[in-house]
Amino acid sequence: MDRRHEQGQAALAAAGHLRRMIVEGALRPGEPLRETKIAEVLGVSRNTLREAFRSLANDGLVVHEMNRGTRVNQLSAEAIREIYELRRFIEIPALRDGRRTDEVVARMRASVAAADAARHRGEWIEVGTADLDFHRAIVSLTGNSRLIAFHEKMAAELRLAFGVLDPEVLHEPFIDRNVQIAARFADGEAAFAAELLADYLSVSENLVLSTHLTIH
Amino acid sequence: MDRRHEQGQAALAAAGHLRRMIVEGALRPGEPLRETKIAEVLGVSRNTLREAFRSLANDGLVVHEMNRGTRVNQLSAEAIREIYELRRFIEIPALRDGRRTDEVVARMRASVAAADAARHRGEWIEVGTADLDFHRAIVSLTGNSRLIAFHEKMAAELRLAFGVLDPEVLHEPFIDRNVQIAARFADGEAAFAAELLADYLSVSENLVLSTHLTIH
DNA sequence: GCATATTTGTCCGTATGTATA
DNA sequence: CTATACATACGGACAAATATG
Repeated sequence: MDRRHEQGQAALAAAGHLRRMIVEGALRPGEPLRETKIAEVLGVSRNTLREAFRSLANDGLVVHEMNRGTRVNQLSAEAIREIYELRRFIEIPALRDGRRTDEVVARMRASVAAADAARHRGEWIEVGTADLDFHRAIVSLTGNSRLIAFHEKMAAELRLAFGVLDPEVLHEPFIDRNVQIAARFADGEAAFAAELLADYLSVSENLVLSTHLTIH
Repeated sequence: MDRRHEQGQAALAAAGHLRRMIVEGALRPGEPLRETKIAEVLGVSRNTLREAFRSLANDGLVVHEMNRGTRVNQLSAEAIREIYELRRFIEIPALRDGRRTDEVVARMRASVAAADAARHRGEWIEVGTADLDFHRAIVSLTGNSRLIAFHEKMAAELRLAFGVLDPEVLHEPFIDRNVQIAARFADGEAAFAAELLADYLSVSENLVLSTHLTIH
């Protein structure tokens, strides 16, 4: 049996594989991605791999330079500041002014529960995933699919910075903050929840930036 | 003569060519883009054309469905509402709170002058381009490159809806509005300029939506 | 500054899966 | 159901740009 097409989309599978390797830190920021080598490892042709690269470049996980190839994106301190500025700009009004629904409240609770469970297992990558899902739930309050996609792309980009930092130090302090935010929002105290969220983002930005600066 | 490599970047050139045809209405929303045929017309291989399609899909100008190919994107009324909601969310605070610089003021004046000149020549596509450039200048006040790129992508997407409408009716009324907004902002009356901008966006949205609905 | 090796950019031919008349 | 058109994917080839010694 020919399994090449059983997933239906070789480029998508390759992109997913690379995405996971980047998020987990197996491929480090700045590392060049050689087409021939990676195509061989993933078992796809160079043409297919180049399509996967396009998809990842679209998400900001890799950057492509003409005639110089593709490499894992490396966030500058300025880029990190930009992303947090936009997270504030998007998430705080979304939480403060968004229409509360049972569906979103349930999704928030599920995310914080998943983060807490992953903490006890010591799986910090999973904690990070659950954390981002919590904040995606906040943005989903806007109901604007383009804004949701934009925020999701930035969140994925931010994980590039997380990848080189100590995941426990980075994520552990924020689980309880998310619990508080979710509880306040569920109780109808959206304005107070938004203030807690503003605190979260400030502290998180300073932590990521300070650690980022000491490394580079 | 072999013209295949003389431009250095066939995929980029092909994407630019298709982008222009879509914006000018030569390719209409919903129209399927056959790989073999278009590759032949543009004089590039199918591999190269597929890379160009990825780039256009990234910008929201075309949509790709698995095993069903690529077609020119067709904006729904809901999509148009989403885009205007985000234009308000982004442009109004940018104009109201942005730091005024001579550079941006000059860029605004250049844009409205270009729009006015194109009006007298009857070149409405050019008017549309100048109009969008004016609003890009507003967003550039934020200094956030990611926000600027996001806004630009939405503006390009919006031109899909413009393409099937009467360009004179669509653009003519807004040239003078931009003149007023630019003048107020240059005079330091940012808050008033922002109110005029809010008016602009409301009227524009209603015009595009009403014409869109009567057509579809 | 030059010659060489590596890598990317692009094209072609072909086989196979998928959708549709 | 079959036939046809089309998209998906592979592998090989060569040109052009870049990196290396």
